[in-house]
Amino acid sequence: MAEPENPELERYEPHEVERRAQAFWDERRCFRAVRDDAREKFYCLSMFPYPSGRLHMGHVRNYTIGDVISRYQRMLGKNVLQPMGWDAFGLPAENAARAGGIAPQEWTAANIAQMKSQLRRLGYAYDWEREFATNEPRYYRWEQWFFTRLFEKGLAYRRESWVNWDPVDQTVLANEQVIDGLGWRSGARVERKKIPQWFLRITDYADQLLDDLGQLDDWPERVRRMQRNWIGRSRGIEIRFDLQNAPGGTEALTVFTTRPDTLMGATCIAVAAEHPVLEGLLDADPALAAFVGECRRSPTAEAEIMARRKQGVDTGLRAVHPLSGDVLPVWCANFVLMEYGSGAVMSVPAHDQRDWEFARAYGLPVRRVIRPADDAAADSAQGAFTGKGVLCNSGRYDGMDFEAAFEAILADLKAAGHGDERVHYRLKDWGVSRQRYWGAPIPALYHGGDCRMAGDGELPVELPAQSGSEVLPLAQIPAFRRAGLDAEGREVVRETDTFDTFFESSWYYVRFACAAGAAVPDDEAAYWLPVDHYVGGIEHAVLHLLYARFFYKLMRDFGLVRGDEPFMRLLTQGMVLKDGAKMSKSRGNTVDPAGYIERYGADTVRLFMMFAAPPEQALEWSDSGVEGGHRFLKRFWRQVLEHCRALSRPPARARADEEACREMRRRIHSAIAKVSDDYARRRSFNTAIAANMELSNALARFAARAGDCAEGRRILTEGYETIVKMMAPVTPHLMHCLWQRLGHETPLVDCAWPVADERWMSADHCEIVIQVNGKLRSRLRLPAGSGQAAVEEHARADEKVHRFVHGREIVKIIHVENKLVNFVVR
RNA sequence: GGGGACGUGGCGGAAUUGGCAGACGCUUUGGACUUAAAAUCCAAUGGCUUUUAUGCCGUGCGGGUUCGAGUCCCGCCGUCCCCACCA
Repeated sequence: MAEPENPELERYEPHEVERRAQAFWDERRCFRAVRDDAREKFYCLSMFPYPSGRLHMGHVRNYTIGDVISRYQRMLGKNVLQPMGWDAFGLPAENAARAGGIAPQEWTAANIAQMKSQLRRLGYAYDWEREFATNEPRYYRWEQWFFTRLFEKGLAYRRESWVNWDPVDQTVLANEQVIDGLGWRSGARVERKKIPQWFLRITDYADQLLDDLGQLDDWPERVRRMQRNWIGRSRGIEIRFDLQNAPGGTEALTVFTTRPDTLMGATCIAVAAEHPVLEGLLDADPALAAFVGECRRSPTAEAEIMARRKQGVDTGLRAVHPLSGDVLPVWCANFVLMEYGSGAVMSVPAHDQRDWEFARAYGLPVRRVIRPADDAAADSAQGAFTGKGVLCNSGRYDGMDFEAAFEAILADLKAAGHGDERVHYRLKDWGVSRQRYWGAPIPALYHGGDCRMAGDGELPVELPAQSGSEVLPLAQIPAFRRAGLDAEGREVVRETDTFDTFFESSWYYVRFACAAGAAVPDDEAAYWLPVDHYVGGIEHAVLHLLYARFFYKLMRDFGLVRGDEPFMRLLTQGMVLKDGAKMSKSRGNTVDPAGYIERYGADTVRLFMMFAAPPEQALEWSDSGVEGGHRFLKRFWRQVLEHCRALSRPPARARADEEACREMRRRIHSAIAKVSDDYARRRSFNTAIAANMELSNALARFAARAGDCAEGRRILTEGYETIVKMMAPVTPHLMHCLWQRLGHETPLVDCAWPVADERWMSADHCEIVIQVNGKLRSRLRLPAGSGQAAVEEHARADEKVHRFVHGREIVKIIHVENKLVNFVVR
């Protein structure tokens, strides 16, 4: 075909480019991960989404970061696994069902289809053959099986527990779902209720979860600290106070304290409203009963609690101080938590601010037993002195510091049989029961009063289908609940609670790593695990990441996986903001990715996401920033195509500008070194992209000035190919296409990452900064490696330097090779 | 109340081990091309100053260490995040 007379360069059409690249990858199943023991593996995982309906910008950012890392690691020659699936159980499906008359199954399936097509449009290098949704019985079957094994070992158990109960919705509410004492959906007054619930014994693993944080060097310090605080390990003493006038069988109250040094200042014992010692007293004491009732109605763990006044009622009980023999009153107080320690505390008003406020409100005595070590005045009338100091008014313990008093009092309590050392955790056992339909059924059955786990042959216990807006909890579906009669003629009923959805997300990364159809974690999982790089939101810093670590240790102890930790490296990406605030429906400041993908293509959206901010920082959405990214891609497309076309003409110059060529080569190889470091070590994708932009600008200038000779063209080809490879993880479609235009048969995804050649990186001349008293006065261009003497000589000869140095005494000269020289003058 | 992070032009951000502050991009202004516009390309873009200069000032504020500080130390101010009656 004849060349057009005035051949216009082909335009950059992102949709066409992206369609072709994706078809190419799909046809060759490029991203299917196949176990290969001969190759180093790399398992890169992004937190799988809840299928809410549409992809939002937070997803796009999360998954682009994961994809960039995956594609980069693949170019390093690793065998990469990057899977994707759906965290499909959860409340929104039930809400949507009630509101829209569509069954949770159908709603979820439709959302998955929609979001999957959006993910595919973005060109992520996922192994879709490993996809699953957690609501599929083939998925939750294994977690039900594992739960039965945990039960056998006593790691899963059932007990009565206090919950926030919504009497209208007939369900348990999480603390966050209680707003001003009312249910977030029903608006009904929330009650404290004690009901049987299933728990996992995560507290057995508290020490390991804490200690193994030390293995996680590649986790953000912030996340490790949050987990440490959440586990909240504290060492103290459990002290037994005998009761003088004990009702029923209760003879003593146990309190936990981390400050036994203040024991001689205890003037009262305070117990929580839920404390069992009160049970025998309520009938006879209407005032106490009323107070306890009031406390139980007001839910805990709201910020308002702090502002609440310290209140209490004297129970009439009297306790004996184990060391002094003093008789102390026992009060029921609204600030004592049943969930922590033993639900009872010793009250030391002089040295605990809460106790101080409480004592002040009720005129209880304040007894000072600690004075500040530096003898600063501490006024008990103004507030408690809560620091550590020296004991006083404490008999034989007077003069001791915290450490000495701790040990002495511990020894005395032990000798008297009234106390022992004890470690307490803020972390509580994980309650996994939810009175919800849309979750994985807990595989327990009850024969009369006896509980047993479903046998392996009875698994999975499948969630029964429900149609339309009729979404009942399992307890209200007799066909599910009633499981017939057993051999002894007892009625068998199923457990009707479902698992907390954190249960599914605690092990999904193991399922992704298993061979298709594997019953339990297998050899293939052993090959891929642990996850090498995990990417997700900071909002999961505690719960999900703690539960997943716990689950992995459980699986390890059952011989199902190897190693202590599931995620070797963690990256927590920042939020996507619009107008300085987090994008949210309620604020009405959301930006739908679909429109931008439609307008500019997936590569532009990916590029902007990675360029606008470092991955861990918040990212401010900016339409003109997106435009800027798109401009760069258009310019680069044209640059490469123009270069390709130029190659078909004879070079305009016969001789190369050697210095310009050498400098261009140096820039190319320095850029390779920088970008490689940015991807691998620093995870600083924004600066990696900036370096590529800089290089492309330099290549454009070089092409115009010195590039049109044989050597220059070789350098330009090398430069463009380098950028194509280094930008491939970020904008894979465009780079795939340009790589073909540059005449390559091997697809770009199978290319090796470029390697910086040291020989080209060293410049033969350096610009040396000349300072006088630390101020920049001049610059000199000198051969690299010039010694101090030579640099000094040239610097002194410099007219501007001379002006500032002349007539002054040079006290000192600082020389940093190839960088600067500083004359210190007086 | 406790713990943590951050604070750099008009904006997003860069400066990696204490060594040229403001890379890269956006914005804005001027110019080229065009009948015109868009697109594209070129140039300028921290502040001050009738010394327009490789001049002075400048990384939230005040001190300090150093030949040299955005970077390290001390004390404030501000913003954001996490936990929150945890005994």
